[in-house]
Amino acid sequence: MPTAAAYRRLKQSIYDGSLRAGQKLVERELSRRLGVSRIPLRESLIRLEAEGLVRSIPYSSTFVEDLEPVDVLEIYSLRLALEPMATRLATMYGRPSLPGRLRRWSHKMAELCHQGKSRNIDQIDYVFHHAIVRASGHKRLLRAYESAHILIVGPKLKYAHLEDNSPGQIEEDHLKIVNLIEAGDADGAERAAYDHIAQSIIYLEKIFDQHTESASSGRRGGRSSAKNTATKKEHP
Amino acid sequence: MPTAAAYRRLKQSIYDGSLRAGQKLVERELSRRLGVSRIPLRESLIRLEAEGLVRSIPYSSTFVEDLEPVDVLEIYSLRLALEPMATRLATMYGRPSLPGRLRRWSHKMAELCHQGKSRNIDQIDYVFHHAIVRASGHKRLLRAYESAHILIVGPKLKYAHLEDNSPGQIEEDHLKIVNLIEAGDADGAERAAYDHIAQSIIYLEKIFDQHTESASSGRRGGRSSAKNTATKKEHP
DNA sequence: CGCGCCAAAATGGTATACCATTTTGGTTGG
DNA sequence: CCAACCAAAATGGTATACCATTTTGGCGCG
Repeated sequence: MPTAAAYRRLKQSIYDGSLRAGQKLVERELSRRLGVSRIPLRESLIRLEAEGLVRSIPYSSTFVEDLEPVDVLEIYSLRLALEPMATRLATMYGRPSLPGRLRRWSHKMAELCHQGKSRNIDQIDYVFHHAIVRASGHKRLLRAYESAHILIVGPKLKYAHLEDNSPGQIEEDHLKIVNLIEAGDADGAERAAYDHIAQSIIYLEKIFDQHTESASSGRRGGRSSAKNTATKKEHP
Repeated sequence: MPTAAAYRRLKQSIYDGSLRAGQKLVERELSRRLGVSRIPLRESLIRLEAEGLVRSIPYSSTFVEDLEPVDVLEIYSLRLALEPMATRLATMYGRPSLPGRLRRWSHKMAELCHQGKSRNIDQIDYVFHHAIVRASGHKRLLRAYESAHILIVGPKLKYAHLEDNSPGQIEEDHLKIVNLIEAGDADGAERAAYDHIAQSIIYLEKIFDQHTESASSGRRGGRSSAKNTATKKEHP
């Protein structure tokens, strides 16, 4: 079990929630469980810390990063900054096979929705958007996008999906983006990507407000949830 | 010499060019030169790799990342995606003391320019922009901004500064941004930030074109230099 | 002379052992 | 009974030694 494998397993465990948010990660124990020594485990943790998935306190311990609703909104507002440009670049410089692949993922996602398998929807949705960002050919934009850790949002929303009419809307948005990419309409595709993510943010805010007002009222998440959204009135 | 210090020294050495781009980093040698063992050195290198400053090839070696002109343009187009939103957020949620601090940095930069000390201009300019992004309160936006490694561009432009009328323009742009932040004009500040960076990109492209057409003509940097710029026709 | 193969050197990867610091729990004095 | 302090356990940090893989250089065979 080399260091790369340990890193992947840890990352996956954080994504799927088997390493819960806030959990203390003891090096000796983890290394034993993964069958490696402390050195490769530490190197994995350092990499994860650089990516923002864990937080290390010197001579104390490292913990799985705990995401508040405001953090989820931060992640999505970062997408709002990155993905429109990525979509523009993908439209201008992406390979001709891109629209076909994107359509296949859209259909796959629609299938899973109709089968009620909402468990993997997040991941398919991520693959769709990730493919666009990759197709942009912008290495640093891709890096920033991947280090946003969009997939970590899934476990935070187990209580969501209350009104699952959204999959239809998502499917529609995705197809619109694909069509504009295929048509070479960079402006339109960029704007469609922006609108799509902005819509997701509105959806998330609704869920969080709904969830926090029914819970304890004085939590800090209340007003600040709207803070970092940075939703401009309109895009272009 | 703990690991944190080794990390900082390595990072600084890459920024200021004493570790040159493309240079091979041998672990035993570096660890001896820094007075630490290989373990903390390796952990520093891993962190630097996660940040994109070095590239590691398993069982071979790690190298200082080498930036082509197209990479510099990538960095700046990433700024184009991030800083306008950051400026908007800083305008909306930044502390009232922000404009004062920004003005001080602007004046400092103007001083250095008039003294001909163009060596440190990049760093002061970075402090100015970095302060805005920090003031946005958006942790992930700040992280993405810092991992763009803007300061690494400096050593790549030693041959630039051919027409140093730009400092005046930069000063003017900065003051315009500060005034709009102070006035609470989020839209205006966002757009001013966008225009400022877009102007820098045009400036860089001019330098690179000028430099590459005088050198070997068939290099891959030629056309692709305009690729990842993603300069929209206009911003909002 | 050159091509390929093998051995040795160089170099990154990992396990172990030990050090430094923090945390914890109990003991003692007030 | 409480507080302060000290010792011991837990845990992260680092040095050393060794293993795995790659690279290199030279030797021999064609």
